[in-house]
Amino acid sequence: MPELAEIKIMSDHINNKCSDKKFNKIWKNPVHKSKTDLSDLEKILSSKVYIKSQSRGKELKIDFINSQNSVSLYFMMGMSGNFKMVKKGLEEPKHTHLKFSNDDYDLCMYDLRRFARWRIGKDWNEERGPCPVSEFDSFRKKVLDSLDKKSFNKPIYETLMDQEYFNGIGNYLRAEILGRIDTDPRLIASDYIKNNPSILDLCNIIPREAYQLGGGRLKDWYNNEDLLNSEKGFESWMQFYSNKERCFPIKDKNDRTFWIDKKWI
DNA sequence: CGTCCACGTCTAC
DNA sequence: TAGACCTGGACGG
Repeated sequence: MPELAEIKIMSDHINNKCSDKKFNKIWKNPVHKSKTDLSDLEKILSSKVYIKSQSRGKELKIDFINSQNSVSLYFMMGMSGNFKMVKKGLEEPKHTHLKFSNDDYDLCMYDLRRFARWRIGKDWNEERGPCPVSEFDSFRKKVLDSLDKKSFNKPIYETLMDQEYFNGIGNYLRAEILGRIDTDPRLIASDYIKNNPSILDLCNIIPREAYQLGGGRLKDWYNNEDLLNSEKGFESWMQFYSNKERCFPIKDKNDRTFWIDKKWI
């Protein structure tokens, strides 16, 4: 999916486009099988509401706020989910599944593969750990306090995908983080982290770099903020993921491809 | 045509 | 720990 950097860019996009607008309508595409009850949202949208967004790892939140109260929607964006603000009359994205609207604009949530999910709630998903970018200190503490847990008794390239500890790290970020450390990523995670404590800093630095470059432009996702020169920047920045010259594709326990540096094979 | 692959979770044997 | 959930692009015969 969009990983930490891309989720943060989506959240920026929502804030940048919506800060001066109010919304009063929601539409859900009936082709989507989501069972989420949106009646609380429909209720607050009977008045005009402000929209504010925030991200935490791979979770994205939108607050709908009027003078009395607020309702929060929490999203997981799946493999291909994204947001785009569209002026009425212009073409909306293909595979739009949710729209928040007023007379002039539609904020569209579109998602080719329909893996994105949403829920109404009061807080971030407690199964997911602190954000390595926006909550670095508590992210770091939680990992260091958990090195004797089961998840850290397997190869680090597996552990890095565990969202209870590495919220926001996904398949390209793990390759870019581990590729930049000169240790075999098949080493058991607790040992790996003890030998290479800088990996925790890289869990902050690497997503931030990706964010500053405008995020990954792999298959199904691209940023809607039209960031300058971002395409070339990201492509030369990404050195390991999907790089057949330098890396060899192996499958992890979840059958996802991990791109391991050939020097370890 | 067919098979494989994709930035991710979920849930059911 | 396999599938399930989805669409569509790449590539092979």
